[in-house]
Formats: sequence, structure tokens, C-alpha cells
Amino acid sequence: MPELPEVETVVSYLRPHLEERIIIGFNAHWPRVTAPALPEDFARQVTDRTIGAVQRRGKYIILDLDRGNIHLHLRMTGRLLVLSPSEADRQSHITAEFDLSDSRRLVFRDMRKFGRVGYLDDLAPLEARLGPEPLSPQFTPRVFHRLLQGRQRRIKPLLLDQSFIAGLGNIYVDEALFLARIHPETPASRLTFARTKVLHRAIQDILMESIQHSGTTIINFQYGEGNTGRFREKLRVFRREEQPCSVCGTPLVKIRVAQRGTYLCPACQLP
DNA sequence: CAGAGCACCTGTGGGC
DNA sequence: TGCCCACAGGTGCTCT
Repeated sequence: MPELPEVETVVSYLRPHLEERIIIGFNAHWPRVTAPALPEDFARQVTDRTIGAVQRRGKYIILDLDRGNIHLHLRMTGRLLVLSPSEADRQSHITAEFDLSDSRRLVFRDMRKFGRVGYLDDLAPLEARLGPEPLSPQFTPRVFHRLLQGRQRRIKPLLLDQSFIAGLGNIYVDEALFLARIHPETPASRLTFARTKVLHRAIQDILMESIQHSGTTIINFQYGEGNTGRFREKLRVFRREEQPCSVCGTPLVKIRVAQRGTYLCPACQLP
């Protein structure tokens, strides 16, 4: 479900509810939610810890603790809610709950049960598996171009690879490639510096615009008390096959790239 | 290194 | 109405 803008939206919602609270208990309703750790081990590591900053890194939500960090990943259908116990008890598909010192609960709901939570003393192992943040000042067109050089992969699967760049998913890759007029199967190393600059700009624009609209709700994404992202109506290609291209009017097409549904304008987007 | 296939899960929508 | 299949915002593993 969530990509960078949706995770950022969730973090903004969670922050005022979690900062300065103490975790007084943890309960896994679905034991694998803490995989590969066991729920009892995770519970021991986080119980009685105070939550400091609430942050995002790629698609991970990071809760800084007075010692160590909790990382949460929503995968496809995960949601995080801060509720009173009576409200929490009414939720379906709960995979885990944290009891907080203000007698509220952080509830992890996840229909498909792909979402995970874990504890790390040090974020280095997580950091090692993630590429740069696309909205960070260090991510410049020149850095991006250097990263692309020598990569024989097609640009779409490469942009989906979290160790190459962190936070992009199926929606925003398709949208950014459309804005940049780049065919998703273009070999990465073929992109000139000029086209790389355009793509860099497209990625940043699409992410910032979506964050402003609290992300995109296709099916499941919600934050807080059932709010949905408003960016869906701004999507130019994603899930719009057969509709006219907003630039040239050619019907948009859906193809499959690296096993993922991929939407593009066959006239505008060039290899 | 690149890519395909499959696994992990549940729900929804389309076709018959 | 009911059944079966494909598909879904993600990621990680194995095998070629």
C-alpha cells in the first residue's frame, strides 16, 4: 500500500500521539508480525522504553526510543492507529498492539499480514539496505546520474529497488517516468545527464505534491480516523489504461514490467 | 549482476 | 448466486 508520501502522512499523524509516551506493554495478535524475532523477545526489548522522535526512512516508520529503535513497515495493507482501548477492541485485522502510558494503544491493523515490526539497538543494518532519500539535499541530479551509470537494469525495476533509492513504489515510479517521458524499460545506463535531471525533478515534484495531498488512496490507504489520501485524482497514468494521455491524447496502456502492472503513454514515453 | 518465479496473506472484482 | 482466476500500493528468497 504505502509508498513514501503515504508513510510520511502516517508519520505526521502518529507523531503528536506517540512522542514522550512510554510503552508499557506489547501484544502480538499475529505472531509473525515481529518476524524474524519472536514476539516475547521484541516485547522485552521495547517494554518500559520512552518514545522520542517519530521519523520516516524510506518506507519504514522509525520510533526512536531512549535506548534503541522500533521500525515498522506497512507493506501492502498495514495501518497504524492510536486509539482508546475500547476503540481498539472494535478494530478488525489487528496484528499487534502497543499499550502506551497515556492509556491509549498504538494499533497495527493489517488485512494481508505482510507488515512487520522490529527492534534494533542501532539502525546501521537497516541503513545499509537502503539507498538515498529522494527528497534529501544530498540526492542531487549529479549523484543520481552517477548511481545510474553502469546499471544494466531497466529503469523501473531499478527505481523500485529500495537499496538503489528508498521510498518509491509502483504508483510514483510510473507517475515520475511519465512526467519525465521515459519508457519504464529503458536501460538505466542509457539515460543521459539531461534526461536524468528531468527524471530527478519529476521524482521530487511527484513526491512533494503527493505529500501535500496526504498521499494516494487506491483501495486501502487510510490514516488517523479513516482519512484518505487525496492524490488519486492527480494521478496521470497509474490505473488509467485506455484513458487518453493528458499530454497527447493517445490511449494509455498497461504492460507488465518485472511482474508489476505498469502504466504508460506509448507515444510520450521513449526508450 | 539481472530477471523470472514464487512465497507470504486476504479481499475484491470480472467472467462464465 | 456461486465458483475460479487474476490481481493488488511490497519485499525477500531461490534458481537460471
